[in-house]
Amino acid sequence: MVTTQGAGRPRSAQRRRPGETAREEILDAAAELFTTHGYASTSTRKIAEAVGVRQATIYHYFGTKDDILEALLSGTVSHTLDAAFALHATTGDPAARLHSLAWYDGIQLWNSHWNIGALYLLPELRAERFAPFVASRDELRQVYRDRTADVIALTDSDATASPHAYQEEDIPLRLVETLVNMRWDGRGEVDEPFRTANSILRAIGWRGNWEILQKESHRALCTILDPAEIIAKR
Amino acid sequence: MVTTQGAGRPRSAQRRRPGETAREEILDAAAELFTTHGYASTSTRKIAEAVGVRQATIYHYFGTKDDILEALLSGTVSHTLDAAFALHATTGDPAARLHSLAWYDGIQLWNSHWNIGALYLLPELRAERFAPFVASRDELRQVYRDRTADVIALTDSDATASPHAYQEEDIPLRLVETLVNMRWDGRGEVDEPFRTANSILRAIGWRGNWEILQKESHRALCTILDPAEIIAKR
DNA sequence: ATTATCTATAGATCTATAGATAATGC
DNA sequence: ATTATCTATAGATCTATAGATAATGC
Repeated sequence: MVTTQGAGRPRSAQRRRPGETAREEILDAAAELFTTHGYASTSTRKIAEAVGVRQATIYHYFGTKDDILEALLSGTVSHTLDAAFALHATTGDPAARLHSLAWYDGIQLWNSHWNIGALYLLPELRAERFAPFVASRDELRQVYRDRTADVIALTDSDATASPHAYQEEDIPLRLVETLVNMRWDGRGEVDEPFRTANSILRAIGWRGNWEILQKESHRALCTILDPAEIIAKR
Repeated sequence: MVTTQGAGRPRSAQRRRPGETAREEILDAAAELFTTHGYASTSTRKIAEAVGVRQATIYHYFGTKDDILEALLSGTVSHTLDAAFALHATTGDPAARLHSLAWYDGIQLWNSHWNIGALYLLPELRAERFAPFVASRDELRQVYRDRTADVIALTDSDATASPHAYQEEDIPLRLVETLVNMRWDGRGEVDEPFRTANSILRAIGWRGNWEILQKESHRALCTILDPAEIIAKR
């Protein structure tokens, strides 16, 4: 009666959410509520209110509440994994490869509409049904380790070598992950993903020409991302 | 009837939790359930079952469920803050000061009975009542920044200086925080806090004698910690 | 008398299902 | 006929309170 678009009974309230379809509206509302009030504390009723439909309508699109969480998480990481392999092909310099991977990954975490990354530590993810998601995070971790090892192999041969090289391979992803924490408490700049990518290279002991590195990384990033999304290129 | 100790009606079930007092038993059970099943998903009934008392008994010790969470969190950070200042006095070398701070902090996160640090991103902490806790985390962050700046001031004067020094001040605490993530998915070694402290010094560009640094940091740590707690020193 | 526990329950949720209704599209 | 929504509700929680009970300790 109020809003009419396509088949089906009209909604009793106005559309108020971004999203082409009702499903997308629900996902956006759920993402906001899950990240700001918590997963378990968010009832299907509250999600429905945020969308502007009745509570039962949610179940037309998702079988259970867990299905909503799963839809939110899946895609996130698998998307990043695809990008990781795409980026790998666009530059030959190992340092630029790692830089662009961290930059891209960081942009996803930093600029997504809601801070989805804060859901990665949810105890609910221990359930069997989220195993595929956890597995793809493990896969991404291995990609980071491989890319980092490539850089260290070229760097650590000089005099500054310390006995810790093998454990440094975890540092890059660990630093990227902390973007979630920074965003949680409102710290950081608009170009924080770029800064973090730089910090990562520096942290693993890379020493080289920053200008060349950043130019090459930026070029790689542009091939898979709309340049407008690369908020601050600096 | 089953268990008798001190005044009050006896419990209907055996004691089954670590903790001298009923209050401590409740806190331990709550910590386990909050970290493994989530805060909102854990009912007061489940906490009571884990302790071996009836649900209403919980309310003899805590006014609300939030009070339990608050008791769990407060102390955590304020404790670390006290230690930070104590450590500061025990060594004069800035690098060793930062190293021992990160090491100590890491040990708390890594070896606490339950992974309490995973509760730091809980949306519930946005509520007014947890503001003091969030504030002391901000304070700790500033301590890290100060200690890091001291080290960088001595290090970055050499030829390897990059234009990013000012933003490197956040790196140490960011890396310490990721111990929570590593513990969440079961990665890392028993001496992970020590390794992380080393990685931190390396990440901010410190170059010096590792043996002297670690010896001095260890000495400082022993003054405020039972040496047995420093699980793996090397 | 004081304490720590217990039993019982009110009132407010919450998830998921059943089935009605009001549109469109064939 | 199909679709997207609606209304209504069963059944299972969950938090917090009231008040009884079984110990100890003065």
